[in-house]
Amino acid sequence: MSANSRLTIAAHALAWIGLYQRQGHEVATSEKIAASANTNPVVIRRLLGELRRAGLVESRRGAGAGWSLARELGSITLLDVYEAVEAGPLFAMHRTTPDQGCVVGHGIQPAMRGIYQDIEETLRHKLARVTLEKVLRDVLAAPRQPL
Amino acid sequence: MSANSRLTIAAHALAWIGLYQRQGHEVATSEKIAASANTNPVVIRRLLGELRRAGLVESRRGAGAGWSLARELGSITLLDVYEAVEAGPLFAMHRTTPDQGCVVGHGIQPAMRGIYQDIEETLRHKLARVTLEKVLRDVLAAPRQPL
DNA sequence: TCCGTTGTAACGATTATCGTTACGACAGCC
DNA sequence: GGCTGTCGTAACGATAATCGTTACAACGGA
Repeated sequence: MSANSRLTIAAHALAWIGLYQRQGHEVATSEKIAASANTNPVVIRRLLGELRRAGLVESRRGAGAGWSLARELGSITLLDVYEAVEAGPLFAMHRTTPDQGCVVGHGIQPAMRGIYQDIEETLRHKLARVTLEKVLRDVLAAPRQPL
Repeated sequence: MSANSRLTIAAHALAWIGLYQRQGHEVATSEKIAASANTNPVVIRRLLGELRRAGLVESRRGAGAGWSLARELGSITLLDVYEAVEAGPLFAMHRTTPDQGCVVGHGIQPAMRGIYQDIEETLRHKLARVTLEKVLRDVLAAPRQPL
C-alpha cells in the first residue's frame, strides 16, 4: 500500500494552529507550520486549502495574513480531515473488467464491493471517534526529550 | 490513497482455484486465472508467488504444472491474503522528522502512531472475519446476467 | 528429447505524492 | 498610492508503487 502521509500532515497542521491560537496568536502562517512539520510551505498551503474547502479552517490574505481554525478542535474529527484530504477508496477493483463469461469473473466485483464497503464503514467510525482536541492532548502528553 | 487492486486480484485468484478444484481439476494455470481476471499471467504468477510464500497455495512445475490450494478456502481469511500481498501500513508518518524543538513536532508522531495502530488493529479484525469460503459463496450468489 | 508451465528479470507506462521555484492576487499599513 | 508579507496556484522534476509486457532459464512429466 502506497502509504500516505497527508492525513498525518493535515492533523499536524491543525493541532499546530490550535495550540498557536491558544497561546494568543491570531493567525498562523504556512511558513511556521512548515517549519514544525519540516516540509515546504507550499505543501502546507495545498493541504490547508483542501481543509478550507471542507470548512475546517479559514485563510486571510494581504498583510498579516495566515490561517485560523473555522471550528473548535473538539468539533473536528479525523474523519473530517480524512474526507478532506484523502481521495479514493481503500481498496480498488480490477483495473479492467474481469471476464463476465466466467462465474468468478462475473461475481467477484459485487462480492468484494460489499466486503470493502463494510470495512470502510468501520474505518470511518473509528476516525469519527477521534477529535483533533484529543490529538492535541496526546501530542502534549508525549514525554519530554530527556537531556 | 493510491488504491490497490492487489487484494482484489489475489482473492479473485484464490476463489477461482477453489472453484476449479471443486469441479474436479487438479491444478490451475496462471494463464486461465489471468483470463478470468482479464490481466497478464505474469501478474497472477507474481501474486500467487507471494501467497505461496505465505503458505496459502502450492505450485508444481514441469509438464502438467500449475497452482493448487495449500489450505481449505474456509481456513483462509482475507487477513491472511492481506498480509501476504500488502506491504506497509495504511497511513504514513512524515517523510522527514518533524522539528523536535517544537512541542507539536515532538509529540505528533507518538500521538498519531497510537491512533493508527488502533485503526489498523480494527481493520485486521474485520479482514480476519471474512474467509475465502465466504468470498466464493458471495461470488456464486451474484445474480446471473439477464439476456 | 520434447513441451507446457513456473519463476523471475527487465523495461516502459501510468499514477500519486512530494518538494521546489515562480509569480500573480490580495490587503493591511505607512 | 505604493510597500510588503502572505496566500493561491501553476509548473516541473524526483521518487516510488503498481501494472502490463516481453523474454528466457528452470523444471519435470510424457
